[in-house]
Amino acid sequence: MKATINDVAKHAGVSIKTVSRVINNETSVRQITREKVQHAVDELNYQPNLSARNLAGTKSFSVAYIYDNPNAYYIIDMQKGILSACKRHGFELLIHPCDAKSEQVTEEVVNMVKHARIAGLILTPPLSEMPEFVQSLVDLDVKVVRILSGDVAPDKLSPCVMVNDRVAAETITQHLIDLGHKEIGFIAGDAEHMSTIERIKGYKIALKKSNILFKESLLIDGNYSFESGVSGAKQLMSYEKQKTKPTAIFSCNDEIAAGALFAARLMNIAIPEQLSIVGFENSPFSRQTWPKLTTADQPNNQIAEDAANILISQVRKLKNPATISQYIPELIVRDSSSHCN
Amino acid sequence: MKATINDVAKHAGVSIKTVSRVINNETSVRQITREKVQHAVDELNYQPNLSARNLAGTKSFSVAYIYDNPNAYYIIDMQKGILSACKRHGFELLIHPCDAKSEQVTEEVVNMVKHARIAGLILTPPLSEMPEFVQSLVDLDVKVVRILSGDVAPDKLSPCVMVNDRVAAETITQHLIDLGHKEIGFIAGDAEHMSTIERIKGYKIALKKSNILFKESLLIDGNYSFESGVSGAKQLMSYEKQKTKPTAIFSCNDEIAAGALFAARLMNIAIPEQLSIVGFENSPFSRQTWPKLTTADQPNNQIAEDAANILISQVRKLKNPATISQYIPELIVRDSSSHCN
DNA sequence: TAAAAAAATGACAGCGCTGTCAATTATTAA
DNA sequence: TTAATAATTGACAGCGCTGTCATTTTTTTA
Repeated sequence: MKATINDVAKHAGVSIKTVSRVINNETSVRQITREKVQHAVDELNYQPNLSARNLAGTKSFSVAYIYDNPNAYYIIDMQKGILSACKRHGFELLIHPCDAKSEQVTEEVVNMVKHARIAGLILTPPLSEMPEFVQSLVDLDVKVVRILSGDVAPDKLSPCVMVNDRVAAETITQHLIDLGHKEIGFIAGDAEHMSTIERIKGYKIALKKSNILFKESLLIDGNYSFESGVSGAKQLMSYEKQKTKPTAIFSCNDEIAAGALFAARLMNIAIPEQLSIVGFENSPFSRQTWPKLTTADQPNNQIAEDAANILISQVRKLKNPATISQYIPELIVRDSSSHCN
Repeated sequence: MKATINDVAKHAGVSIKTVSRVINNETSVRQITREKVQHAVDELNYQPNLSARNLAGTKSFSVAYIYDNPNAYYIIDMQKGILSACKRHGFELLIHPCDAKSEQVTEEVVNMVKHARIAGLILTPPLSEMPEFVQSLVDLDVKVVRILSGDVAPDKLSPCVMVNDRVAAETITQHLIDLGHKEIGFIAGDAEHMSTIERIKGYKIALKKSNILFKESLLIDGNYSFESGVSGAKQLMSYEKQKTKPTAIFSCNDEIAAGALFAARLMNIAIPEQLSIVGFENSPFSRQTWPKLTTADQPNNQIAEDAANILISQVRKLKNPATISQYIPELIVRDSSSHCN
């Protein structure tokens, strides 16, 4: 049968409390004792019972991932990353999909957190970008870690893992500029998303650095969808007097880019010969188009694991608390971008 | 503070054991007592503490969803369905992604099940189609429910929710036949997947029913990927002597269909005027193509909830055990299929 | 060297629930 | 009606762990 703390204690010749101290990384255990216990733990392949811990202690060993995101790939990646951190620290993960636009999200999530005795929460956009929502959760007795777009946390509500979309967008735009493009269109994602805002910022900064005038007409409003890509590209590439057509299009994500690619095909525009199109996110989407998309890679797995580590460090008050980190998505050059002719 | 079983007992004027009986739906509680307790439960908004239950009892209130599937949309749908069943029954869901092709999957999963004190497991393809793997899990003290492709369970290892891909494929093929198509190509998914096998079966049956000769040359091997759709369609539509080109293509899933659509576009074949293309699965993919795909809808959410209900019924030995069910994906006609010219 | 202070360890209660088994109450048979 | 039986309820231990606080051991100080 599975070993309990009693077995370990007996095996190591100490009290169960000492075993408890060791597995909880508490101080005031002599090195030699610690080793003895550790040895017994290994020997018996002991793993603390989560239910017992949650029941007995004031702390909890559960973290929850609350999300609302239409992008299944993103969520799956996040889950995987969080899970690996959880596994390492003996935590369990509860997942909680919800509807960010619903009136009662806050109430619902607050309720669930209260009831499930949860130690910490991980939040991703769009939930992580909703200040009142975050505030309500922080007000409970839970740690929160958010994943956000930008370079510095917008507030002190919680630790954040930042994904610097701005710099990445700058790099991607620079890539197009380096290829000789001067007329670069931009198809935006949902206007209220920080990621959209940041990516537009980066795009503008890159233009400015190369002394290319930003043209309002080249920036198309949209949302994170294939359709948006289709209509955005059509709009950009359609013939109109006194309007310059772009030689490249920066799509706010891969899905939009796929749509743009599709529209280009409809209009008999050769990619990348006549028009370069780049995406963002490096989603599986970007490899399922033809030609394959130049894009920016966000290591979502890593980001999620990082966030979970920070969360758990906080919860367990570890000595070497994982620190607040920042990621800059990396340019991945594939086949949808080339020199401007 | 949160109400405990003691509070409820006091409030109802009974012992905690009686409360326990009521919340566990045990018999031998008088109706009047049951009502008294239920009233107290409602009044105090009492929810049993999962940790305490798991610790004290021999039963567990956790179920796990073990999966390995490249299709993120599918997984997310499944999770959602399972979660709603869990919520209703006061269970918690642990998710466990894994690699079906790894040597140690079985060992790994068995280990995790043993350690986490899990009451039941839900398995989806491809894991649910691996007999030895399933056997190893059934041998443990856990209930298992599988989701499988077909009309009847292939064995007695566990209850199954069947998704009748065969009949659905027949319907979809019939749809093409009804539109006047006689030369219908088929681009297959991974050959070892039951879903592929079943869909091919359905395709063949429909042909036979309409006295259309099945042609080996129209059946293209592939896998569940966009690329497969591209190359499959190219193969089917390329010019070769003494080979008939199809006027319609049945793609084993939407991703393949999207690829086929793309290839058609490359070859300047108008969809659906010159060629009808249908998919399968009704994934978000199918709405992100242009034209939108005719496909077959699997209510994954529902299927998952169903599976979870069956599982929980088993675990809790409920009186009205959810019964084994079968789903037949429904034809959804959109814009990628039309009359044969 | 002994006394005081600090560090390390352990005894034990109790977290909220379920399982066991005994006690009580209701129902039936005699 | 009472005894026997069945149905209902409750007392209490204990699941595996942590928190509290007392005890023991080690280290430091005088």
